[in-house]
Amino acid sequence: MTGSVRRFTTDNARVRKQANDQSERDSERTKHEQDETLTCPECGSESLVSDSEHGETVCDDCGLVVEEDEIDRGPEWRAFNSSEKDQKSRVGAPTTNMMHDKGLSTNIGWQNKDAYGRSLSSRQREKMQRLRTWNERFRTRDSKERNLKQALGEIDRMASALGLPDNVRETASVIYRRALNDDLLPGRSIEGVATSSLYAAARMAGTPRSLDEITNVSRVEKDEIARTYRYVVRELKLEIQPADPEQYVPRFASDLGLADETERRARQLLKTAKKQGVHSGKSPVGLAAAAVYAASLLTNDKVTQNEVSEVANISEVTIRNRYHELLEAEEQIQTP
DNA sequence: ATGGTTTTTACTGCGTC
DNA sequence: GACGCGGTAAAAACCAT
Repeated sequence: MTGSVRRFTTDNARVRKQANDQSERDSERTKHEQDETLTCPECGSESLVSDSEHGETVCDDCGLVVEEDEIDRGPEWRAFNSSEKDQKSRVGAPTTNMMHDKGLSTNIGWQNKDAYGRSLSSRQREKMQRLRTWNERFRTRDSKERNLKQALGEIDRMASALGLPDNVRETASVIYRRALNDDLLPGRSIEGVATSSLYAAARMAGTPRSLDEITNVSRVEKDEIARTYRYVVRELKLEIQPADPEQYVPRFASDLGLADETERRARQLLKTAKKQGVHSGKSPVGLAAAAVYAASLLTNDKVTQNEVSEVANISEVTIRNRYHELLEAEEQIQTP
């Protein structure tokens, strides 16, 4: 309601201004937009006038041009009579960011009155009721849009915090959209689903982040993320293989400032471990961490268990247990 | 809910710098 | 004495059923 009031006032203002334009266009000097009068630095008179047609600010008394090349914010079209002005005018209510749609959607008043305040006939009343219903339906679609926008913002934020590349964000957005379209949202938080989408996307892209890392940058609890993640994966039938420990290796290695050689060695350890089937059931992160540690020993590129446990978010005990297994597997393959 | 497996927590002892 | 490391037992977390 307030929107429509504002629309009229702005419209009228614009129309008045155009009327000014028109009447004074014929007389050589145009003089409009009186609202912007300042003091002239040359003659001191208060008659600086911005001339939007020529893009200048000019002193009306002495003729000093104060500013040039400003932007003409007036209409780019010309009208020759008032009905044409109405036709060509494209201005509406000012937009505001406070409303999700910037105030551009339509409201239908709740009162059963017409524009003159008279009550409507019962047929008209029914019609309006139907219109309200439909309008509301469209608006709920709008609400999905808004929802989406917020979620995408959230995904973007978390992705940058985790240093995930654009294609992962892209995938995450797609997953989220699908979740939204399949009505997976009701009963779950936007953030939860957004986080889960990102988690899934990261894993699908082969640059997995552990649930803990994800939790750190999300506003949602770990449990909820895990729950929502499982749900989304199941409902959307996403095919996500268990994370490959090798995928964590480069990140850990670079966080620890290890040489390429060490990184390669860690990979190799994991490969042989895989062949031996030592890895099943164990946490991939733990395995990766252990491999990095073991490799650092083998290549004399020493890091402590503590350091590895820090960057991998895994306990030292787990590293110890795993890296023994890794080394055993390595031995067995050398002496069959 | 339960039971089996894995991970974590907390603590201890040993060796080295 | 602090630190790195290894080991252990019990608690907690996780997962499939």
